[in-house]
Amino acid sequence: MGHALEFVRADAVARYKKLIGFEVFFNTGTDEHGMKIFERAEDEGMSPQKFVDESYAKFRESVKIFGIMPEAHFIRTTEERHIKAAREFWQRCKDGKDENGQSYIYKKNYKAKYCVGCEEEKSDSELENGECPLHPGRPLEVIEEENYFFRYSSLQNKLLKFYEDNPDFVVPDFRFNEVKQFVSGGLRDFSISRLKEKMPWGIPVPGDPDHVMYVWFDALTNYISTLGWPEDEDGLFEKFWANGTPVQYCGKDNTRFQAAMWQAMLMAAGAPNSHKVIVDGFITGEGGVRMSKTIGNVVDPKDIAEEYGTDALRYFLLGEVSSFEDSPFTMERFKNAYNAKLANGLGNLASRILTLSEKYLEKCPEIPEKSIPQEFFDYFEKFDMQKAVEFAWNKIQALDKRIQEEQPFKVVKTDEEKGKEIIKELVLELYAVARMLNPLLPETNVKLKKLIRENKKPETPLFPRKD
RNA sequence: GCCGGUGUAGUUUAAUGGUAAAACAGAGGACUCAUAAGCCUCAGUAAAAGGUCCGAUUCCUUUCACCGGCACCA
Repeated sequence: MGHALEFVRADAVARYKKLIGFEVFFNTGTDEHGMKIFERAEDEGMSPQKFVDESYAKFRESVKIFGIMPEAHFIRTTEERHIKAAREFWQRCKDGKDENGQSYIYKKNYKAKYCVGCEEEKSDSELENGECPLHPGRPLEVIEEENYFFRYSSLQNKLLKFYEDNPDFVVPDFRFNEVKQFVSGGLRDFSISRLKEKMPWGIPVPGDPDHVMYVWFDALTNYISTLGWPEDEDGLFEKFWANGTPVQYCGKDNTRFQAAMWQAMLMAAGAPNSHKVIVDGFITGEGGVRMSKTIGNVVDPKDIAEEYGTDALRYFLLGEVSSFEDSPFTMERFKNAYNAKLANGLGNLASRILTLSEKYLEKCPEIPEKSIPQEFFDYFEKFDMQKAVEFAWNKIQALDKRIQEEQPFKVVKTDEEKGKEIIKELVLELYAVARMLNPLLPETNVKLKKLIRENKKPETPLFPRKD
């Protein structure tokens, strides 16, 4: 469900940008390297390549239900063009020099703590009082190996300056504060390679076949490898990254990687920084508890989309889920929102207006060029989908109220001209609502606009009530 | 442990140093164009204790509860 949230949110923003006339390059992808994938492939008894091929196929299939714009791009980190880009990126970081003339990538001895009991390396945060919590009393072995390191430390000031110059770089601001605090606290160089003999499933480090890249270093370059960097034969990188406003969407657990590490990497490689990073909260179960199979509070977005439709899923993720904080998703909440806002709200309003117009108007009235209020767009500029949805639904409510107060269904029987005039206005207002659905509920947007233009009431309800 | 944040109707959230708002859920009513939908009315709220102030939900302190960050797990 978390993935669904990010896809739908990012897609809504992309569609919004398109709607107001921007050219949009919408990218998403799959990170296909790393230890986890290697191990899971092994468990399932297949090659890593076959495993990721199958995962990718499943991923592409699952994405369909989110209503992502058809021209969206998908990059896989196992694609040749990505591997090439990641290696070139590495090379440029290595060639790049900080103010002391030191390369951003260097090799040094790396000491890892190894717990014989667990048979794995332990990070400091996993230890308690310097011991493995699972095997207290057993001393940790220190193993040394040579690794490549990224000179994160020398980019601290540059990053802070960048944040200062771009005060809205991370949305929402409290996430930005976390990042700033983290960077201000000092940056430590970190290892960006793994010994190939230990972790064979990764992109080889340029000029050193014994090492593969740390997955994050590889994965983050997808933002520009998808655009054809570095050759940039089609000029996409130039257009959408260098001269565009690249916006990245991520969950809150990804904040630091997108907003600090990736930005530092771009600086090291001498490439322009991202424009913005938008951080979503998590979707939780009832009461804010994490969704988990053991608790049994997991909801599969696929099931929702199959039963209620893609747009119903999108409605909930955009309108009922907090724009930046954690939010619960339960079937009960979903059904309530569906019936109240989609069936009784939007669907019913469309029915009542279109029934009137089909009956009393000869044809659809002339539709003006533009009819979406600026305020609606403003919410998108702030990436506040929830407010945008609320704005559209306030309009729906106002229209319901207006029908109740002006009673065109009665007026048209006593004063036909006047009644028709009201109905005409209602149809145009409904069209404005339909337009606002463009980035939010794309299927309904198309369906509703078509019905209005054809001056036809829906044959079946747009959103049938579900009890 | 350190740093930051949050605690408002049944639920999700809003505004505000001067009689607390919306949506959904609940109760009642009049209507009928509509998906027994919609509209109107009603009821209901500031974690706890102190302090500053003529006056605090809003500012400060403490307590309690919850959340986030504190890097090589991606």
